[in-house]
Amino acid sequence: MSVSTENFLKVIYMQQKLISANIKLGKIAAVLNITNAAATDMAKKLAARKLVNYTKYKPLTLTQKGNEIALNVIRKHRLWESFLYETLNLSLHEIHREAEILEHLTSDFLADKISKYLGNPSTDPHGDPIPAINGKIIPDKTQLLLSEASAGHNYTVCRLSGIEEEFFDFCSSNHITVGSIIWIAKQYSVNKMTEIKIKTDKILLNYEFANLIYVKQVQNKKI
Amino acid sequence: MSVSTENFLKVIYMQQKLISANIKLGKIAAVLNITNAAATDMAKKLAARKLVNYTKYKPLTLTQKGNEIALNVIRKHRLWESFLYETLNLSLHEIHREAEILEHLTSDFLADKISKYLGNPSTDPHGDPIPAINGKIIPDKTQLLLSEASAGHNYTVCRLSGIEEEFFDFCSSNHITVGSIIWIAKQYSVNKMTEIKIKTDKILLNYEFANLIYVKQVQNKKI
DNA sequence: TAATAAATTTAAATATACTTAAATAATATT
DNA sequence: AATATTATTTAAGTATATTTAAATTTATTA
Repeated sequence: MSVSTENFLKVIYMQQKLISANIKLGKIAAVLNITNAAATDMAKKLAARKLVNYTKYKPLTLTQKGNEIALNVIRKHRLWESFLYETLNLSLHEIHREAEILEHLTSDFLADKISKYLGNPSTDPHGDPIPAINGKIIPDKTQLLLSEASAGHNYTVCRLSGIEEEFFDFCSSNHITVGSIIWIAKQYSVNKMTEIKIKTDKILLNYEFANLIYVKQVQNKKI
Repeated sequence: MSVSTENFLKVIYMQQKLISANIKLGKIAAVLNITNAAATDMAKKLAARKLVNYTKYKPLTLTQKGNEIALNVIRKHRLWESFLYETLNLSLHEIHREAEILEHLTSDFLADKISKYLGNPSTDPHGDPIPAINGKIIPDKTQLLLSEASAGHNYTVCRLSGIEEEFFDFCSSNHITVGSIIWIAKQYSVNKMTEIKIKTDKILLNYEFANLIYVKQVQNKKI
């Protein structure tokens, strides 16, 4: 399985989870920074290998096999992130950058060793779930998107699912980290913004950012 | 720098060190498991990039730049080996297999982090020296090849420089490990064999094997 | 040294992963 | 609905890293 193939499948998987909608070739091409023509080419080849379902001009979906490969790569990515963070003390955006490369050249054998070394963690340092060897992801049903949280309550941040440095910079400079507690001041229904209070700061988040942050309600505890 | 390029340069470097003689394309092709035609092709391309010195039908040598790249890859290889051995407890031949892949996809940044984490080690678990960031290898002048050791003396094994699993299997099943002490019984000048005694075992090593094992004389100590 | 064997190089082809430019289809706008 | 815009696909071409088969050079040996 080449690096290009793995990345192609991974993008489809991630976009599917993120926007849970039709994945068009243009989007994939944009994320991978290749031309639409190259993406079309790849889609055809992967369809021939039964890794994606593809019909001309229609959105792409992963086959069972394609899904498994994507999850296997994501597992390795998140295990590396955990390892680099825990053991080598790299920062949150450094681990992403390095894992993005290492994920493709890691044997299942080594991934297992890393997993065992870390005590088979279920989430990585961003709070993203780590798929098991069999590809299973155990979803935490109690988590919800910040954009869907109710105003007037306290929540714990449990997942920062962005990948861009800009996102992590924003989060860390505003004390939004996995584990920090935030108060939802208001949900603006028209422009879809979320106003939160963290420590003494009032922050207004746009819909895109609020959709990258997962939270969990704090049970009636004063902070 | 592609994986193919890095491996090509690495083979030249390693063979040069190993047999300190003319490196012919056929040898490189055999080690890399590619055809002679592919090796010729690569030699031309790398010569154009000033990484190797190449004249038709003549042996290959590395340029200064080619040497640097080879040493950088070898540094990453040996740092990974050390890390995987120390931290994840992989075996001596497992670390080689995994490092062989990881070496090509490791940023200088990550290599440095690994080096610092390990306390900037000067040798890997096989006893092979780890080049510094600037490419410098500090040679241990007191080490010599087992094939050059003098009969009637005790030596400490300080380096097992083979790469094949068979070699490591042979060593470990005969208690030849880095740090173990051996007695040189006899050097056979005609067939170039070395007879050693380790613990209670007498072992006759052929020239090839004895040339992969580095030792250091033990100062007048009874064992 | 001439013949033979072995190694190396060249030439022609292939697969992968792209690119640019043009054609075509789908979507949005007036 | 016709037109304009946008997205997608096709076609042709490129770079890298290979292959096989044939040609050539170098090395060996009788």
